[in-house]
Amino acid sequence: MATSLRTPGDAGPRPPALRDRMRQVMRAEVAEVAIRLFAEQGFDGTTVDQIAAEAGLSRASLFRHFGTKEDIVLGHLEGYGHALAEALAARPEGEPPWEALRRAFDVIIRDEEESPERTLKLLRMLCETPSLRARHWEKQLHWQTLLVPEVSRRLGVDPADAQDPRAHALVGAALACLDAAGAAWLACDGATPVSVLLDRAMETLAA
Amino acid sequence: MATSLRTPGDAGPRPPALRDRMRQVMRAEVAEVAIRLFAEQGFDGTTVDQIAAEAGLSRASLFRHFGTKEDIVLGHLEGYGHALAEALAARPEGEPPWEALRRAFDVIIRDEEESPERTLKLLRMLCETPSLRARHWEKQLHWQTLLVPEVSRRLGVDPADAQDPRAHALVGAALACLDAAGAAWLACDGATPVSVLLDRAMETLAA
DNA sequence: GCTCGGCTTGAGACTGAGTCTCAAAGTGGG
DNA sequence: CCCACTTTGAGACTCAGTCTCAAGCCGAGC
Repeated sequence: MATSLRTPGDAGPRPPALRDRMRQVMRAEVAEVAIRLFAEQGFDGTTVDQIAAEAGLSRASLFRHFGTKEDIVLGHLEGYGHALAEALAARPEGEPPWEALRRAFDVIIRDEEESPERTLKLLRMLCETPSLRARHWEKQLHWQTLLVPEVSRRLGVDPADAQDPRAHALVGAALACLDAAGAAWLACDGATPVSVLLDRAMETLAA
Repeated sequence: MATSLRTPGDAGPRPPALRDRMRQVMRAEVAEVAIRLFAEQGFDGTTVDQIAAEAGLSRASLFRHFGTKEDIVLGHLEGYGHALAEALAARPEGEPPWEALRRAFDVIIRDEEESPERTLKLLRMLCETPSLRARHWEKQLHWQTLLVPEVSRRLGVDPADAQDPRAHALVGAALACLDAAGAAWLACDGATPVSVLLDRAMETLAA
């Protein structure tokens, strides 16, 4: 048995992806229920218990899978952080950071444009619900921390020098442009592509 | 009596500034107590009841004066919105928006630098407390809505054209720079003046 | 000095989010 | 079939924030 021996805390290594797939499916299903309820009664007008009941799981389980009520809707944003960081790192070495950031954002834009209806609806809810806005911003702040190191590197800043505000400023400004583009996209009901609006926003700040 | 007659909802006109002054004083006093408790036990480790008890008022009254727990600490940021908008509007007509925004920020910097110790302590708490960060961001979003119209005007954008992302992008980016400068200022423990850090941050994005 | 009307306060009930504990399932491997 | 290990549901609990109501304060007019 020595070959299968493992430390006590070591979880079984073999429910590999199946569990995760299950998890993904159920998350998607719950999110769909929640979005429907939110659309019908508003975000604040819907209780977590209601979502749990409607989705057929217990309140406790719901909070186990989505840490907060907001994350039921915003959970899918979690992964964008690493996706962005990878996309940024993959840009050619000589490219100016601002341009590289613009191109990295294509990852998100492409993904969100796959179901514009859903994105538009979500964005609308986001605008009129303070707690959702706040949580959304929290996620973007996380993206920021993931993007800053690479931008620092490209700027030739000592990565340990937290006193240099430039990398933070660049990433924060770029994310502000992304938000502005999103707002404009919402304002025109998706008529103008986000990519165009984002170009327009980021050109205004061209370094 | 006709001369003193007024509509039913019209409050007596004559406790003019005294009430307000009282209010200001008590807000400051409560805030001081709260900040002390937060410093001792952390923001999340301190309950609103505790603050109320320590400050000598009821929980209900506390919520009457500060809408939320966060606002006990961040209440003073409320007024900056209008101050910023005024400062921006007062900048010379021909000045580029980015430069005008930079100069408008001097209002905040001057104000905050009057008690660097307090600001530094507050900023530190802000960094390590998600709910505070979120609320702070909410305030900045409000500033943004107050600044965008003037920037739109200076850009020659139709103010009703919500589809043009440029004004939003500029203001958002400027605020991002302000945040970056604040973070850097915190990182160097206030050694380098905020104004210098903000210059550095905003120059990086010079339009 | 008394009273009337409006405003502020405190007390306490109530809602809803989020955490924690515990016992009862389900599941996979030997 | 049994033995960990993990997931689940139930329910109690904390705390922020809202609401209601009764009591207190204060200035104005009599």
